[in-house]
Amino acid sequence: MKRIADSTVRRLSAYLRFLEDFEGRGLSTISSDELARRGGTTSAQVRKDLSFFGSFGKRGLGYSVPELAGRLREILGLERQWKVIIIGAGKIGAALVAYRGFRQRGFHILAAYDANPEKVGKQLEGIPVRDIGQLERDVPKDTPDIAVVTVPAENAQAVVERVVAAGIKAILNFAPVQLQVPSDVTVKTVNMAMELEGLSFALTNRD
Amino acid sequence: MKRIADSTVRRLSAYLRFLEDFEGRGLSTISSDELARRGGTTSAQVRKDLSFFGSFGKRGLGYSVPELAGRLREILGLERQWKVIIIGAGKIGAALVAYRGFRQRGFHILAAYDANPEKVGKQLEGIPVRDIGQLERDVPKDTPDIAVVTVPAENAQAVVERVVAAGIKAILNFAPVQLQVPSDVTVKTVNMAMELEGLSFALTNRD
DNA sequence: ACATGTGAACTGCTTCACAGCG
DNA sequence: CGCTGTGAAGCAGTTCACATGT
Repeated sequence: MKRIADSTVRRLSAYLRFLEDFEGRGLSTISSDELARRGGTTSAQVRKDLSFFGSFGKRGLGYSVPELAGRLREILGLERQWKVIIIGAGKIGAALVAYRGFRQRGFHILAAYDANPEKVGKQLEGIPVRDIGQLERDVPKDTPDIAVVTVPAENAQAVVERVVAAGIKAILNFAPVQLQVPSDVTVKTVNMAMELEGLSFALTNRD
Repeated sequence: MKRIADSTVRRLSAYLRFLEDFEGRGLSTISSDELARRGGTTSAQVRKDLSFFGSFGKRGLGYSVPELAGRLREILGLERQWKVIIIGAGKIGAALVAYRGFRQRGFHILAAYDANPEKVGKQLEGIPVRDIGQLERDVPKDTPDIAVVTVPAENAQAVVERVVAAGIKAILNFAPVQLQVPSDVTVKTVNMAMELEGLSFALTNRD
């Protein structure tokens, strides 16, 4: 398949959210123009994004809301359940475990891992907190698909190397560092410090 | 000033982090090539990024680590303190208040706001939690520069409208929605659901 | 008549390659 | 000689505009 730009995938995500909203309100069709307005983009962009995957609309009419939503779920791989583990049971890890958005979209959290013996053996919103030492033993058994890394910056690279060695191919990283991984592993980084500095730059350099 | 791409600003942020690391280890000069390797980019990219703001290097030698770090702090607007308020004292808000990265970089959290009377009047890591009703009264007095929005998706747009009406020009949004704001307001959105769906897409469509 | 699907034009970011200078 | 700084070339993503199908 042709390589799809990151920005395209992000927009597909957004379109799906809007469609689910429309679906909830019982609307049955939608035009590229309405989707565009809602997503802060253009109708041509919406049509181009969708055209990479097929022709889902009816000319002169628009798109069937439930059909397009289904196709997007399929494209994004959201028809199946993904198994997730969280590495680091600190404040951010705890907030993520409680976050409803995960489960809603088919991301099932199996367990959290931490090095702190105070936390190990306890639960976080019904999710067990296990010793990080168990990681290598558990991964082949549980076969998680995605690891969410919420450990301090200085431990992040080491933890990621263990996660990768255990065979996990997708990582969501909350540590403010540039992670080195093999090319068959996908990393997405959420870096709050960087976003804040972007705001600082915008405030400083606005005319 | 010439318009600077978002991707450029993000890289400047990253360079600064690396420089601070080098500074801590007592190194005094660095080449664009080393910065590039560390940041997963190319030396030409590093030089081009910096060239938008001036000529900070010495030909044949490289860049002075402390000098370049200083220039980057200046460019990014990190020489001054920014005042931050957090809207929403839920799990994510609480995690952010505890996050050391904020204070380290000169972002000073003034207060958190919430609608829940159970939380109002309490403290979060020494930060007062105030009633959201006070927002309009407090902003002119405290003059916060940045609002961090961690309220549920369904309340986010309404809250942001109040924040904008109160005169705040920079917003860091954690709600998984597309916010509508006037063009003189900068919004950065951190959308975990979208990043996860990006991973789902990558896992589904890898060859 | 209306809205999609898409090649072509365009815009802007990245990479190249080399002149310039310490 | 080495590394920066920068026009020029290359490339990728966005926008345009219209043929196409209902």
